[in-house]
Amino acid sequence: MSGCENNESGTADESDARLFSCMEKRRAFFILRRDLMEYQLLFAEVLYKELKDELDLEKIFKLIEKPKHSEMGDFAFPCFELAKIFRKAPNQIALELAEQLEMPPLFEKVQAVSGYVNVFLAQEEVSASVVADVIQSKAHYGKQDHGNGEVITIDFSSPNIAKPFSMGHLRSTVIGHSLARISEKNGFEVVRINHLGDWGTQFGKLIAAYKLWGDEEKIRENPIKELLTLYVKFHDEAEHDESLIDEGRLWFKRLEDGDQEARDLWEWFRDESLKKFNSIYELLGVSFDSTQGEAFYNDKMERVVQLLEKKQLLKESDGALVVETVEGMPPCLIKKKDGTTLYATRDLAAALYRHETYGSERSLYVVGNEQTLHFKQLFDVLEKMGYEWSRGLKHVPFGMMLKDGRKMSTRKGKVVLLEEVLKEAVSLARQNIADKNPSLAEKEQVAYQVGTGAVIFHDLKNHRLNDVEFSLDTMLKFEGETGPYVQYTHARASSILRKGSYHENVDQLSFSDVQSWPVVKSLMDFPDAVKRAFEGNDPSQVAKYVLDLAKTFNQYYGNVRILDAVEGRQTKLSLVHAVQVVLKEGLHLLGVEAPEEM
RNA sequence: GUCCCAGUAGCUCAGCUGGAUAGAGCAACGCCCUUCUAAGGCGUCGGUCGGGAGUUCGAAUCUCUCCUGGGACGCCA
Repeated sequence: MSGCENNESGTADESDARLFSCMEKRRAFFILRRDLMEYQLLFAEVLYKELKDELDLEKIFKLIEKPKHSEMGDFAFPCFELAKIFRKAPNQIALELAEQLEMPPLFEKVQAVSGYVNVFLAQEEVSASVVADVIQSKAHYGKQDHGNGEVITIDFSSPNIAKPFSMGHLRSTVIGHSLARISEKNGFEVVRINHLGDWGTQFGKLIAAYKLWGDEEKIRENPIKELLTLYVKFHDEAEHDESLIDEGRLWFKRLEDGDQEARDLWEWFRDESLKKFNSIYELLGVSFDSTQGEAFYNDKMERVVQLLEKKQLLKESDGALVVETVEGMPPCLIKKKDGTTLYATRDLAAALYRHETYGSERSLYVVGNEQTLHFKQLFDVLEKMGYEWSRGLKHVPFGMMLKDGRKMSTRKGKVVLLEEVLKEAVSLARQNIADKNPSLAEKEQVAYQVGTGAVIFHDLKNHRLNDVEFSLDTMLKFEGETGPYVQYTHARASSILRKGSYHENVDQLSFSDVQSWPVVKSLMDFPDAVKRAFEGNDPSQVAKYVLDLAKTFNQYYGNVRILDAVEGRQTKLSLVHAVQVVLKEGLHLLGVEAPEEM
């Protein structure tokens, strides 16, 4: 729309610069879409007129900040840096600037306060414009075009087959799913990849364990649970019988060589696991474009090994094949001494395959923090192989789910099952509905939406790198800064629109009340939250945003009788509608549903 | 031992590309449902921003150092 698309990838700084030049061009149209950044640019321009000898426009733009308190206005320009240049006191400079500035039409007040030039937007006009924009754009409000349709692959969830879907996997699943939606909102085309952990020595171990102690009947009845029992037993026994480990390696060797018995068992374990996983994905509303796991690359690894050889990167070390990485980092293991492959080998093959198949210049790997070294090595090897596109690969790490302050371990059987937690959450939501809204129509559906919403939101609201101590009580809180709180706010807004027999009409909006301004300001902030979330690969930006909007709206709701309004009822309902639209879209970006009643 | 991440209110966290009195939620206590869904709103209480030094007009934010917790460190993934 603005004719300033740009498909270069780059750092946040470059992207800031792009956004900036994009907005500069858009200025010619005056304002087509109104978000906070564009008003900030207008303010920067009038400052630039006065300061062009001292500072450039971009510098001014970056210096402008949001005042901490709303009484101080909508934007503030600090004059402390100018003090050196003008050799004057900051508040003197601020006073003079405030005097000289010629403010554009949508700004109505300038004030110099203790070294800052504070400006106030014309609330009535800006409010009408923003609300109209939201209502006309609907779910597209906040859409960014800087992705320009570029393909980005996102590797997430990636559970290990034959193991239960634990709370640990929830993190990757939920973060990845949200990042996928956020990326789309930023104009990218997303390929969602579930890189199943369906290959590796662990399956040799599992097959070995099955051959020793397995009971086919029992496994058919309760596959995942029985397989886990076998896996745990294997590790217990291996503590005092090291030959078991060799036995496991041997079975993996057979598996990788195509041994029929190993293959059949492996396939059986895999199928059973997938059935279970799919039911969980359905519950969470998560889907994938590809579920090709590690095994898929089994026949694509020899090529990688040959490429490495051709580029003379392979070295032998204690009988294994490795690639030396940058100094200070341990080498990357490509093949074990028994000739079988490793995690890194498969990831290399996968990276090549994805780039060739999807034409992606960017890829995200949503994988736990503890694998940081692995990804550093992986990316380094690809760079050494001479692939330019390796610069577009990015590990998106996240903190661990802890139990009693420690990492949960599958091997020791200390896991919390996601399924149990979701079941618990849904039943609590059901209970709440029975207590608070027994006449609700779609009770069961809403209980699912609220229960899963609570669990998902709880995971996303804090920065992904924080470790989270598992606590059912905290996760199932429905009050305060929670998913259900936001959903509740959305339901309230929806309810008002129903009762007020609202009809969409943005022609005659007239905002004369002071209470609506904070709500409008929050609405204007959404596009920037979308952008921040993408740049930092950080869904919590959206979660925090949505909480802020919900809170601001609830304050409005508490102070203003919307349905009783004699004057400006249509305007108030339009504001409610705009809030409803943005809350729903914000929740959508997090993978959380927004029921209209609850 | 080396490298990485973290340490902000009793608890969980925002704020971190330096800026105006450090903000929320939970917990505790007190108000507000004959009025649009009380899964809500309002108020009170609560902080040596891990310690120390440095850079700066200005530091929770940047640098150094120390302390504490966690993670990673070749044949697991």
